[in-house]
Amino acid sequence: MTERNFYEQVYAVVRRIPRGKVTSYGRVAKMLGRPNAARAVGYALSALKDHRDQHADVPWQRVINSQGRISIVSRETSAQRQAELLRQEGIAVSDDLRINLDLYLWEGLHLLEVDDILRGQ
DNA sequence: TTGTTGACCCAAG
DNA sequence: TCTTGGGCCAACA
Repeated sequence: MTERNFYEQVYAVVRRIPRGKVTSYGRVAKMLGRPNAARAVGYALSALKDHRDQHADVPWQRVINSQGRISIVSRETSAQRQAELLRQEGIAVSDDLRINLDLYLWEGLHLLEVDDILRGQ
């Protein structure tokens, strides 16, 4: 399952995050079988904003860091906008951009399920 | 091939 | 809770 572009693998997993839930970059990386590729996941999502037309269905806002915070730093995509999107889904985001992972964390998929998804697309 | 750059993670202090 | 330092990975020049 490493034949497909890394970007596409990331997007495929992120698309499976249910509404009202969040997960972390590191968790997405683990689902792809690359436990230490968290930075690469962030890189993939940052590239997303440049191709918003093709991947408008990817809920990038549901991916935050492992501390349950939005530490995004970008002129095109502000942390405040991400917080706003999450609140629209019913997720409580505090003023300092914190999210209670005990309530909203999406445990994610197992490796086999991810494999099925990637193969099926 | 090498070096740099991120929307990161984690352990220490 | 916050800051540092080391580690990892993929894209790009």
